[in-house]
Amino acid sequence: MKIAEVSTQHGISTDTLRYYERIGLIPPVNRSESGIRDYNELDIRRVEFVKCMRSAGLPVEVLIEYIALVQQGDKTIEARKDILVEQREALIARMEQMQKTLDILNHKIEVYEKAVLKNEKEMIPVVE
Amino acid sequence: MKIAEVSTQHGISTDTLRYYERIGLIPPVNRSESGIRDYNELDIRRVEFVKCMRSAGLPVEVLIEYIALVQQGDKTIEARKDILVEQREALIARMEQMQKTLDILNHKIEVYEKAVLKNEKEMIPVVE
DNA sequence: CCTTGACTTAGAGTCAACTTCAGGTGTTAC
DNA sequence: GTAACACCTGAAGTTGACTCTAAGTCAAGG
Repeated sequence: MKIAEVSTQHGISTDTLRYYERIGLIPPVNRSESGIRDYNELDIRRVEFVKCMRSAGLPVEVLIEYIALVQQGDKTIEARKDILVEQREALIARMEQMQKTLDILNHKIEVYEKAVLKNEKEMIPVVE
Repeated sequence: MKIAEVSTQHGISTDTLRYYERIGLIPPVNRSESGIRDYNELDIRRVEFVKCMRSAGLPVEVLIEYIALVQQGDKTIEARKDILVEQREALIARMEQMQKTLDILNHKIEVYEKAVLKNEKEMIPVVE
């Protein structure tokens, strides 16, 4: 599959795909004789994986390290697992913080809704 | 309360506190005769609010707009509510994406755990 | 009186993660 | 066969959100 197709199908710009390869976020993709990238199944799964991880905020640096370990074969399985466990913890922490923020937003929105109702009749000064 | 105290108590650098004020993320803080910032209760609640919202990824720009509306009084309550509702939607979307990523991480970690067990005896090539 | 240290400002610098550019080669449509 | 377009590379530019610097004011301690 050509880079342009991968780009449109997965919503990642060709620039970003090349960038990812350059920095080692995905291993080198096979090329045609004339040097044009040809993504295979595995390449695409890797792109998807990176996209997913990045969208959740895992740092590029960590993913590069992880991918490098993958390239080194089964002897790195424990190290890889450690990275994923660490990132999972960080992810859970971020989600918990976001949940707190969500609670506060919900509360504020509720207060505003009451304020609007009141204001319609009474114009009472309220919240922030 | 002095800026240094606010900084240590809330884990935000004095630079960042001044920066927030400069860009309008918190309204101007009262000053002593000699021009030194003196944070009152309300200022601190605002700092906490901004910290919380920022930690969940709400953009500075949006928060500036929100704070500006707060300064304009009760006539902006509906507009403020709209902003919060919009940001709530965005936050929920981010959290859902993160949950997906978490599921994948959990799955991968599980597979790795099995792989480690197997490898101890059989050295079977496995996952990625 | 002088130094230490907290504070002030405007503005420059940094960082992660892209994104765009300049300059060039290869491929396809008519 | 030539125009238009997709691709290549390395490097410079951009963005959001800080973070630091330079140059200066001011109050307190020795």
